[in-house]
Amino acid sequence: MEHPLQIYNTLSRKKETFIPLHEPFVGMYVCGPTVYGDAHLGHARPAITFDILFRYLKHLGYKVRYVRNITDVGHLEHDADSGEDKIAKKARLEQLEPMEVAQYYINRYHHAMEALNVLPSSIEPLASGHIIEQIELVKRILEHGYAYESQGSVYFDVEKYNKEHRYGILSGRNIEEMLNTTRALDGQDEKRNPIDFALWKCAQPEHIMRWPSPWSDGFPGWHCECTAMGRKYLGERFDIHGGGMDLIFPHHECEIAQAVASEGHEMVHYWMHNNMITINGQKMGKSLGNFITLEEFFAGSNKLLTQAYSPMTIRFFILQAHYRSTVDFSNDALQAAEKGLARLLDAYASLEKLKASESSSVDIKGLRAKCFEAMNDDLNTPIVISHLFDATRAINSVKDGKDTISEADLQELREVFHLFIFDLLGLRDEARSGEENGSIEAFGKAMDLLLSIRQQAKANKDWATSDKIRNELTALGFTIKDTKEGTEWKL
RNA sequence: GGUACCUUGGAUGAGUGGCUUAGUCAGCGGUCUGCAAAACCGUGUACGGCGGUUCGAAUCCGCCAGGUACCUCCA
Repeated sequence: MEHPLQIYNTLSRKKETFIPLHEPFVGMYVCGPTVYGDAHLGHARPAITFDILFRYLKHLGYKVRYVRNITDVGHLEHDADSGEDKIAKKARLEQLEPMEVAQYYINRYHHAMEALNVLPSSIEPLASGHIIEQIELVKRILEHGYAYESQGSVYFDVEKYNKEHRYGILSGRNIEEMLNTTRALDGQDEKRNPIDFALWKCAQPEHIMRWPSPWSDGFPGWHCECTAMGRKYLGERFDIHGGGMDLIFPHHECEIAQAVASEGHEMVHYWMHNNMITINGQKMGKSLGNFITLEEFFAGSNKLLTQAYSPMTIRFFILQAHYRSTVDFSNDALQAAEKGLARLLDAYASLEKLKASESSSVDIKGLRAKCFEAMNDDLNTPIVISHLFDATRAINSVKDGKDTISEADLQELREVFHLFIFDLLGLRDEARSGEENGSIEAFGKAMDLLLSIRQQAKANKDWATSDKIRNELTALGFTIKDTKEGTEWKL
């Protein structure tokens, strides 16, 4: 399976040729959402980024197992809080079962991901369903002497680990600096060192999400789940681990330490991180008041939005930037994406109607290769899209009768457009989908009837009637275009 | 304060030593059209500042300025 796919490895800070450990199998693990709130624009970025990778690896012929977890326990509000984790806290506020809260947001997350045409992962494990595996992980680390028990909790001994291995290898930090910059927090007295992190936390009496363990009734530390579940489903060594850049430290750094401390070696071959989405140059955060959920985007129901944006506009907008660049949200940028996407999809739709000629006056050779080249260059989707736009100009030119295209070239364009737009970039034509539906077919015929009446009026130079039909249809949300071959319409 | 990264034309966003004025959106001029819309053609010559390396730098190095993220719940 020869191909030159290059991916940027955060660990080495450069692009590397992707070579799977056990060809043709590929294992990839991506940190999924913490389900204590609605999915927002920030969740869309990693989901779409790694959806592209998942689709592309499968297209290259690999058998991919894609694991994306759901964090429903373990993320602490504070380093040493009262023993209450996020989900439990929310549950108390809303007087619900913690698992009910988690399930509610899991369902909503799935709904948003489906709208964005993000494929389901192969396995979607819940942290709460893998407490036993996490306890086993903690036991191994204790056995190897890289952790210690303190008042029912277990902490990772970072200083000891750092003597034999390098803690900070992923994030580029060193332990001395961290010692000076780590904040003094409550409950530090349980730890030998402020930079030690929790592997198991003893639950306070009021903490309702708790499990028995050899050390106490409690819950696992917030980095354990990914190490335990990654190992369980992908093995002791696997290919790709992904997530947002904000997870590099401490989350992924700690995962590496846990893996090495428990098994003696790193688990992950390629670390991949997507960049953040900013709003007016600022990161999106609940505390900053610039927080927009995906549902609000789809409905246009947020003060910062001047209109609703379809899921595919969001997806296209994200794909127009490289995944390792920050992307700045604005209404202008999203409107530009909306128009650009419509232009691309219109071009694809017109490929169906285009008539072939003896020969081509347009040059579409190399389009397929150029698109693959861009994908192979660390998933450079903006370049793929720019190549598709180049072809769009050629298509429109043929449509205008200014250029010609051969049957073979036409077929090639159809294939390449379909492959990249729908299969690999995962876009959907929302405006045109469902045309097979019976009622929509009848609706289309009614439109044709209306337009033929207008056509007759035009033939009689009855502009008043023809403009009236067009204006009223426009008011209803239709776009009417007169072309040489007749009138086109679109909702 | 420490660490990592970024700074490209009106907006967005690729490019990483010369051979792209990438692409999209917006603007302007034109073609087409009964008028529109769409489309097509043409068009603005950008690379934070200063210095260095080089025959040559937006692209490499240094300094400065500005910004972002992480170090604390967050993709």
